[in-house]
Amino acid sequence: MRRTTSRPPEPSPFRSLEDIRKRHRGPGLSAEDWADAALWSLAEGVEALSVERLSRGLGVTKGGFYWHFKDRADVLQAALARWEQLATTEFIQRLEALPDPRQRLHRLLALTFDLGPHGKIEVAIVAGAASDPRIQPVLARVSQRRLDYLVKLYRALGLPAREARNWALQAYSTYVGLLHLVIASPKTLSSSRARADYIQHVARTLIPA
Amino acid sequence: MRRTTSRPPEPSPFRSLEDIRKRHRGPGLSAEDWADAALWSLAEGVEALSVERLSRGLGVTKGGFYWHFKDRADVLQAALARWEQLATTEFIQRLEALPDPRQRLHRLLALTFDLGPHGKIEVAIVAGAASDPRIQPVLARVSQRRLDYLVKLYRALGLPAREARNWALQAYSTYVGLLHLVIASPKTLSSSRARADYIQHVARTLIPA
DNA sequence: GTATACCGATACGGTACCGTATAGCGCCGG
DNA sequence: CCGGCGCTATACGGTACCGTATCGGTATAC
Repeated sequence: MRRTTSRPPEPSPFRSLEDIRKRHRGPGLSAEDWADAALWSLAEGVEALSVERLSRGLGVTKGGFYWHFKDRADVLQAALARWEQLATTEFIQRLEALPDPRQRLHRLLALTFDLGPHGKIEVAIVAGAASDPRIQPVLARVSQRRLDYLVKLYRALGLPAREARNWALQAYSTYVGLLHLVIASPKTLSSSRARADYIQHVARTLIPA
Repeated sequence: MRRTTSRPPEPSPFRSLEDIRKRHRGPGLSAEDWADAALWSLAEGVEALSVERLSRGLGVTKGGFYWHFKDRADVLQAALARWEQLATTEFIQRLEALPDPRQRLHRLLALTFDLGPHGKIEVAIVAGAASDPRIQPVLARVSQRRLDYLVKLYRALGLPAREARNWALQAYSTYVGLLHLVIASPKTLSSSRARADYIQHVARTLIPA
């Protein structure tokens, strides 16, 4: 372990394990490589993030791991930090690309359905927070930032503070609940017809005036 | 392991560990005692359900465990079956105690907030289902039965099938999302004033006509 | 071309589980 | 009062982790 850092400028979000392994056939693995792999691993549950499992997934032994990280908790923190970034700033930036607040709410629902690993990671983190107190503050910050953003969004629609807060809570709950539902019972909304129908319904009820 | 069964008629749902331990100072532990304890343990995550941890929690060694159950998977199945019962039949029965469909929707929201261990267990199971394929079908059945019930409920309000389905999906998503939120960021809705306000808001938007 | 930074392989002792085996105890029926 | 039934204690071998240590190789950097 030696805590120097970072080779090149900035890699893309959610590099696949294949990409990381390929890069391996050049130099070696960087701290970010390990952290990204750890983020993937989180989709299988927080407990599933183990040093040796991670190493096997990357096709190496754990030898190099402890060069970059102090211990398992260290890489978990790094992965959570990465997730926090993706789940707040990038989440919001994607929505901000759209000009109209109403369009943004639509987009928010749409993002729920094309969940890549993001949904599983989120569920795993929520569950992990229940048993690991070090995860809780990260999750609390993420929820708070998302809610704050939604409140701002509803205020942009012209709602007073109290109302905006309630709508934001409901919109966020709907988002998270849908996330769950897609995981819990995927075939419930498997038909694209039913999905489109449902999205339309939610959009209608979730946008006040 | 010997798979005989059950001593008395029917214990109450969610006996505490203390109750189970007390009973222990009489005969010994029954299969239901173990399964109930396992259900509690699920709140700490599916991975946290281990035979030896369970035994320690009950103040005995694991000796007796394998008298009742084949292996860890066996008791997990039993605990999940118990949860399935609580999460569907009993969940619905509690709501059915109320005469008016509108009151039932109110009650559904109220039940979300006074979550005992139920919320944590649910989140743990959803997360577990993502990594353990044996959990998935149980969870899918539970979601489906709840949704079916909600559809029935909305139809009782006079809605046509398609609409009822959409409202049911949304109501359920809101319920689950709120469950998450209470766990993820407890202080967000800690004030009873904010909670009442929010419940009222949801009730208003979630009941169509 | 040699030092040093960067990283991987291997081996070790330790912990927490798993599932099995077997022996011990209290209690209740005969 | 005693034999088995119901359950527990103890002990064992095996697996999967953890974190540490050490040694190896390779790629720059000088």
